[in-house]
Amino acid sequence: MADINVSPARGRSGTGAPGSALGSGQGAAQGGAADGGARDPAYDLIELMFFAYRDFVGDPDHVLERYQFGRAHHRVLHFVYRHPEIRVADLLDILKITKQSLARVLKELIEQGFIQQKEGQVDRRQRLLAVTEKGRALALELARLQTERFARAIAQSGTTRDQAVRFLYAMIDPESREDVTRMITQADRALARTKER
Amino acid sequence: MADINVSPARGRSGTGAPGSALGSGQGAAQGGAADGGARDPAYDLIELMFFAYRDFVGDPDHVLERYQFGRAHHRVLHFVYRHPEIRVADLLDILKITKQSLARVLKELIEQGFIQQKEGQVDRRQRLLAVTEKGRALALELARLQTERFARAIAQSGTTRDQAVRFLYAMIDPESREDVTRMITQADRALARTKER
DNA sequence: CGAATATGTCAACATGGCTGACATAAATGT
DNA sequence: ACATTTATGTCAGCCATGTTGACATATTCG
Repeated sequence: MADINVSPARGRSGTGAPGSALGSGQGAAQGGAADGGARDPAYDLIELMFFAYRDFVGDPDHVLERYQFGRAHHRVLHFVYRHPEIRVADLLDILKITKQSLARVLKELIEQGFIQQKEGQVDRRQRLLAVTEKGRALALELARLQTERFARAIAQSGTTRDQAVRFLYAMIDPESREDVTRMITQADRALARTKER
Repeated sequence: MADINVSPARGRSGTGAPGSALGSGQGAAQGGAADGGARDPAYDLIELMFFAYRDFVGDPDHVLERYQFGRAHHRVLHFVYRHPEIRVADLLDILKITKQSLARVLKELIEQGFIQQKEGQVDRRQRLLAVTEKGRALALELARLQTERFARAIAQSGTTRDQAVRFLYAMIDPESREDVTRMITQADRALARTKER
């Protein structure tokens, strides 16, 4: 990022004391909830979120380059891994994209042997999606990278895992929270079932 | 998102007790740092981050539609607002995009009167960028939306603002942290200077 | 004065969204 | 049994936003 400053007064501070220069306030009216809804913009949080997310998806991005895959492929692979035998319609519902968009990346993931399709047993119109062993390996590799990042962040920031979960959960639109929770716990169960076989 | 389940056993739980069903573990080896680097993937955190960010940028997205602007415009507007009189080269450095990409959105922001350019005083090759009053208003509106989300999330999750800052900070690549910190504090100062005039 | 720098611009291309239209097979309802 | 609905796929084209490469202009600097 170099330095945005025009002036030469660039001070190398410490090598990264966690949260070092980011003190908890850029002025006055902040913590109190008694202001009339006109609180100061939280630029630090906004920008930290921006950069945190950039790096969070950056790890996988680098790995995916090896296969000429992009983020779209990552999302598909991830959710198919998490929901073995998922129907196309349900995957679309999670990703909130059109089937035409999905088709493009899905095609490549299937051609390169990361995902496979099988006909539904009960409803033969359905094409149930699941990862192959190769797909599982890649999905796991990517998840591990992101997990490591979370582990480091939690340890270094002195928060608990639980707090991180609750904070991120509370960042989600209230209307979606239930759906997200249900989706996560359900996937956990489905995945556990897959393992124990 | 409807429901991914094929089976009909969909249980409406509570209306959203914060973190309700998201207990702190999907099995065994988790909290301890004593495992050999092969900890279980933190799918809950990964997916929560995904949805949290989606909604975090969703708020601005909706507002920006009014002007036929996208996220690219938002980023440019935001960072120009935060760094009055920024040079084009420095803006490119923050955004990490090419000047051709920047040119497109910048052109529209200037045409519609959200950003203005002026020739550098010391170096007349430079075109210093700054928001207009109209641009300031929009940037503030968007920042407020995101600030509200953070405020709610912090309050509802029972974390402190400081913990949120430290957590997000620790999610950033160590090599970038210093740069980000410097950028944020510097922008805070520059913005404060603008105000006090 | 010549080289380096700051910026802009033209052209072409990639990725990953989108809409609309239409095809096919299987399930479902009357 | 047949008509309708559902699940999925596919063709064609558009849009937003990123990329590379090449080149033009003005200004500063050694």
